[in-house]
Amino acid sequence: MCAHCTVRQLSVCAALPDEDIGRLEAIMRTRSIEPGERLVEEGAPRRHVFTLTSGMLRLSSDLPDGRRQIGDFLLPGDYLGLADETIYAQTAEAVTASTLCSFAVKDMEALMASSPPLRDRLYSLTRRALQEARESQMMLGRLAPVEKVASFLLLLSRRLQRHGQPGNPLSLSMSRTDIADHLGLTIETVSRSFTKLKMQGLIVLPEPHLVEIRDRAALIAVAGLSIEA
Amino acid sequence: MCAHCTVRQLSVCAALPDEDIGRLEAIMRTRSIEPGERLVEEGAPRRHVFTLTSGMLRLSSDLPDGRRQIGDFLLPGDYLGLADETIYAQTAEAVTASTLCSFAVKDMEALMASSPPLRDRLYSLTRRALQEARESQMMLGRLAPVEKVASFLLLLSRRLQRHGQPGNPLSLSMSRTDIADHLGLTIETVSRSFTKLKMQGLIVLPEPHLVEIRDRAALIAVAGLSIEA
DNA sequence: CGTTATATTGAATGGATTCAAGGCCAGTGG
DNA sequence: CCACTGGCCTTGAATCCATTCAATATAACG
Repeated sequence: MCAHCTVRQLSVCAALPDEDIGRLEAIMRTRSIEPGERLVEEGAPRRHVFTLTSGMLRLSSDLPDGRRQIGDFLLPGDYLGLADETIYAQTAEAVTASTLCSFAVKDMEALMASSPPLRDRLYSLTRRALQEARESQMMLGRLAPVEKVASFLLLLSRRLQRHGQPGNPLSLSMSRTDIADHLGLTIETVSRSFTKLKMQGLIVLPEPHLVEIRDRAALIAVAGLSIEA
Repeated sequence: MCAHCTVRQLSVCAALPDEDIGRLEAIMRTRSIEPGERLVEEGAPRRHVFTLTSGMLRLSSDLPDGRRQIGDFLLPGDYLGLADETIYAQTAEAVTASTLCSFAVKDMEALMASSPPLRDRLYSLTRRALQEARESQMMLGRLAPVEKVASFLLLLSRRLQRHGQPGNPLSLSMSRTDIADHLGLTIETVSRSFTKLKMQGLIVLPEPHLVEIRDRAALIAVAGLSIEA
């Protein structure tokens, strides 16, 4: 039931008033996928778009020789299919067990055509995604490894918080390999960067997948990027 | 006169039928800027959006310590202001002498509200920009220097062609510094990469700012990225 | 508890960067 | 017309640091 959806306010669906939400439900299917499972594949025809309701996805592109770039991680409330036209530009896989709302592209387009707020919302989300991609370009192109990792932690912390999850002891659901493929590093360098930040007392790693930010100001200073609260 | 505009078919303006083009002209101002001149500044309130009609712009972000990332180069017909909301997310400067059509954001939004094709066109351009940014993430994060330069040449060649400029002996209007700041390299590494490609006979550099692609297939192979014609 | 996957740490290698010098071209002034 | 200057690009040599290769440690999971 969309009316009680926990991520409604974060997702595209917030654009629809209560009285119209039934129209969304009418064209919606729910789906759940297991960790590592592939939801859509780069190059395949774009037949469905999705809203993530729980879990985490990764959007990635592959090179023929196996190198991989993870463009973004999706959190609950995020929309999958913003950048794609007739085919999916990136592969989407589950980082953790995830649930989604699935929509046939045809249906969604029809709904968009009849609901300006929905359309505007999608446009706005696309702009936001573009801004974040530009930020990512800076990270990838001009930051040193420790700076990348510090920035990554801060940005993820902020996003988690906005998506209603704890932002400070933050859970890193993805593997070191995923982080490396997102930041353009090797897993060893990622690991060493974590260690450096640990040694400086900026973070604590009680477990490999749990990070506590101890000195946010100093972490921001290391990150280089301008990252506010 | 928009009716005779050379880039109309490439730009947002193509969305407007002849009978409505007058409405665009009514809110438009033309402007020209010199090489190196700054058009909009990162962080400044977004009051105008633009269509580039001739020349070339670079969109960049700066780090406090002076490091710079060029997110994109704009060619004639490209729109400036796609990603920005209330403030400009990137600085825009002229690479070469350029001319633009300038629109007050207020006016453009009003026009968008009354012209669905225009709105859709801007949405579509934003999606395209997002796709290109994702491609750029792969370049920055996972390609080796020579691969980056090869990809850059191929992608620029393709874009120039689409924008009605010669795609094969292609003119590199931007400096080596700009290329370096776009690819996340130093100017020396960019220069050495050109030399490598030259030595392998894939390109010829009659002048530093003119590149002839001699063996496109081999260049594509070096690039790694999947780039078609 | 044992097994496998994942993460960390160590040592070496290699390649981009840094630092420095030289070349090239356009513009300027003698 | 030619020397001089400054900006930009290229090349060379040395350095540094991320990567690679390898081993160990820790976590995850049956």
